[in-house]
Amino acid sequence: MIAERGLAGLKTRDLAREIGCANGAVYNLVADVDELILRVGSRTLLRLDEALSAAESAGDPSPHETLIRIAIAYCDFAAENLELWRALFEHRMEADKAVPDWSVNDQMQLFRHIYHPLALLLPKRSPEELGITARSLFSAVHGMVALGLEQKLVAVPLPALRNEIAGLVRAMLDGLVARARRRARRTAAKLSAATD
Amino acid sequence: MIAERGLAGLKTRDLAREIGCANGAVYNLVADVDELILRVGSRTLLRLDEALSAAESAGDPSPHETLIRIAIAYCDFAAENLELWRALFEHRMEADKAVPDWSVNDQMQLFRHIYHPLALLLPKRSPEELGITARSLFSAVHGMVALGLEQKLVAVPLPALRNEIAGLVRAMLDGLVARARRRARRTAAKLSAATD
DNA sequence: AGGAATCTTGAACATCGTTCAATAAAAAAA
DNA sequence: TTTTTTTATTGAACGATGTTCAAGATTCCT
Repeated sequence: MIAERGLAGLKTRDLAREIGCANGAVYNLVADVDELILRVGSRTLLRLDEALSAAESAGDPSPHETLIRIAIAYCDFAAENLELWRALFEHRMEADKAVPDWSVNDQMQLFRHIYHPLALLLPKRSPEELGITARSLFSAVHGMVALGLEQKLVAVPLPALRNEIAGLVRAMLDGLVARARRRARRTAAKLSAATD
Repeated sequence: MIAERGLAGLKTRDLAREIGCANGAVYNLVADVDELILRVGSRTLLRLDEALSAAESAGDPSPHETLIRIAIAYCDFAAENLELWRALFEHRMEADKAVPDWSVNDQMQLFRHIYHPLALLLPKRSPEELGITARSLFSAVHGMVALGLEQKLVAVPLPALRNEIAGLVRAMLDGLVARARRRARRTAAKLSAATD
């Protein structure tokens, strides 16, 4: 139902009718609609994980190209599973209720797809720095996809969006390695000056 | 009320009590809650525009530094006006109802802050390309801010987030100009080869 | 078969946004 | 000033929706 009508189109009574039970019986399977949504989100994240894994291993194994493939795969998955993907981010818990651990873990797993190639690309960075950069990179691509698929504003054709993402990810990676190289050169120069 | 309790905490009855009228009277001022939210969004966008304008003109006028300042200003505005800023993006109209023109225009205005410095940085690009790249750049920064301020996952301290944004924006811009330079050199080489 | 545990049901509750006939207030006309 | 017309305000009521719960049906174990 989320896939067809979006998060706002998910009604417990419709759901009960569709699965053939009384509306109250839904609460035997699930404590909340919150839990229901998180469980659907868990499935979505699993499929997303598979899509990203496939993109990670297929094609040119250079970290550059791998990361670009992953970004494009993320975009494609979002486009093909629009409502389910939106449900991952649109849903907000009530202020006092906490997101359960299993759901948080699901979300964390995503970054590892970015972490590995990024570690190859920036070998001097510490795991903590890499983790933060991976998150930033993911967030940036996510933002492009999110606003790009928002048909309301300006309808961007999907191929154009893919190009834009590839271009900007390439630019980000280029910039990151260039900066890393400059930093390495600078410390090397300092070292040689110190040994003079 | 949105600023204090978020979009979900906006109830027409509470609102009516706060402004001192019957709950039905709200609909003399506004057709919908949708319209109410969009009108609040309009004010938020105006203040955001002012904040970005201030960042644009203050400090080092180089396009690089200007764009970084704008990105940081966007991050700061979001952090200081968290709920109002979220309301800009969390709100979704019902499927059939269209966003009114005045609201769409409000949103469009934002990109011009990025467009101008970007045009200085990439003088060879056409206005259309620049428009698309400006939108992508905005989306990327927006994504970083959006996921960075999502306290639920990993609490990133604000200064760290600002650093991350500055770093990645710098990397993106570095990458973009490097790519532009390479392209220029390539066509120049082709030209000289052709004239040989 | 009989009893205990569990599941299912659908009515009921609370909370929303929204509407609307009745009423009050204000403005215009006499 | 008085009457009429227009406008604004009220608060009860409607329809959706998530959630609960006592009563009844079903299943399971001994």
